[in-house]
Amino acid sequence: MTPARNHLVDLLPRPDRLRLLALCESFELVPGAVLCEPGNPTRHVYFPTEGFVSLLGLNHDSPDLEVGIVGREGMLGAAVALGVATTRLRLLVQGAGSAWRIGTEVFQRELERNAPLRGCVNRYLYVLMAQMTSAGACHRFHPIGARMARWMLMIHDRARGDSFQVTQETLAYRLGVRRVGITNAACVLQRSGLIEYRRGKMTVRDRGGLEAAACGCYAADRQAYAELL
Amino acid sequence: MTPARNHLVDLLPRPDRLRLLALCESFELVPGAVLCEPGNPTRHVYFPTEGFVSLLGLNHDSPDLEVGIVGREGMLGAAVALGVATTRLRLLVQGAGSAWRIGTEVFQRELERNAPLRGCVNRYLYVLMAQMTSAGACHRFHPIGARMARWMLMIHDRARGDSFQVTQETLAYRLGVRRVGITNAACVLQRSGLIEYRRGKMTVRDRGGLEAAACGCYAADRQAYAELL
DNA sequence: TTTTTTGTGTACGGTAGCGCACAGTCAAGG
DNA sequence: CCTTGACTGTGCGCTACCGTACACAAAAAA
Repeated sequence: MTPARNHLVDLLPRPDRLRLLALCESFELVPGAVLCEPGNPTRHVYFPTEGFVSLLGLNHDSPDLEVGIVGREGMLGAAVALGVATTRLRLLVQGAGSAWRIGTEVFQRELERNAPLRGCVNRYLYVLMAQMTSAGACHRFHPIGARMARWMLMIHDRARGDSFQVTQETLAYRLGVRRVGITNAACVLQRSGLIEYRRGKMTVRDRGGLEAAACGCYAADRQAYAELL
Repeated sequence: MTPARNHLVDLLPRPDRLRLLALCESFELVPGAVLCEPGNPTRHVYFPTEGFVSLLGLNHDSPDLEVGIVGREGMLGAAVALGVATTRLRLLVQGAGSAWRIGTEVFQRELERNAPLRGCVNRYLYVLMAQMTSAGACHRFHPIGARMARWMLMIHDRARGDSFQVTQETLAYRLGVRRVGITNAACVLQRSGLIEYRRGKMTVRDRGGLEAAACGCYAADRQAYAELL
């Protein structure tokens, strides 16, 4: 079997990578688990190797909104990397899997010492910022269908197969729209044969078609990541 | 007269501050000037001491959108600080003033050496990320009036007096709405005595009232900044 | 002065998404 | 097997905002 890998960690030169991993412990990502609640001190930094985690921006002023998704291509703990002890996001495990995790202080010390790690993390932070930028415009301007397609693709990239567990309810919550809005969009996508779904299980049927249906943000995000990492 | 100051720079211990400033040159911020165009290499990092600059996210897919405003409380060059040579934002000078500027390579070298600077910049980056997060939800959910009030306050904080030059047209462009939408919102704000405007000149009349009219994002941003810097 | 440009107000139909309410349908557990 | 709860589909009126178009007023230029 392939060992559990995280793309970010894999970018490090071998000795640096080994040193980092020696400081990590393995951690299971259980769907529904909350790794971090806004305002609370952050105890660990995570490098997912499988599964994925939603970054949820909470606002008393407005419905919550997913501002990012992190899987094996990234890390959880941007704030820590910037020397901030708390975060404003809720980290909600969404797809089962596992991660390497490391205590915040240990990580910060290692970050000081390990220049390649610093470079890697910094570039990733930048990608994250770029994604948040485009996500802003996306939520503002793009129709639900395109955003849903984008979301499906992002999950598909990070999930193991073509299917994953999601109800329309939770998806609506992520995108900050009514459940009914998702129902409609999903109907359209299904009728076009791009996806298939049934009571909480969604399946990607035609990835190319989905990419065409999604807004440009998806391609833009991919490109940003590819350019920098 | 008070010397030109940048809050971020002011946070540095005296020797570090002096060393940084010795590497900077003074630069005039002329409204309408573009400090950086997406895709082009970034030549300088700027620390505004007066005036303000819009960060514009450009999308082929959707109208452009202002993702941030930077004045004397911050810096321009997040990408550089993260070791990335290009940015995805257009930096458009909007309020006249001046800034310290420093070449990217020089800045990066100094960043390596100057630990307090690194801490400062990192915390600022985090504040910026927090702002972008909340701005996303803001653009998505909040009505034009509240967003306009927020915008006025942000400018007010960074401008010299209570008045500044903005046409409804440019403001509409920043907020990603129709000009007519701004006209309506502005009428309401003016009728309530919160602002006054006339052919490209807007004046804040009742700051408290504006704060009440603005969405929570404004207060949240202020708080994030206050907590960290 | 007159003309042109720039900025602002108003009007009108169109629509995507909202809140709400309710009806059907599958799945699991008693 | 039937009940219960979770999930999905549909309908309806409503609102905020959009695109477009045009009229007016102030300022700047001729």
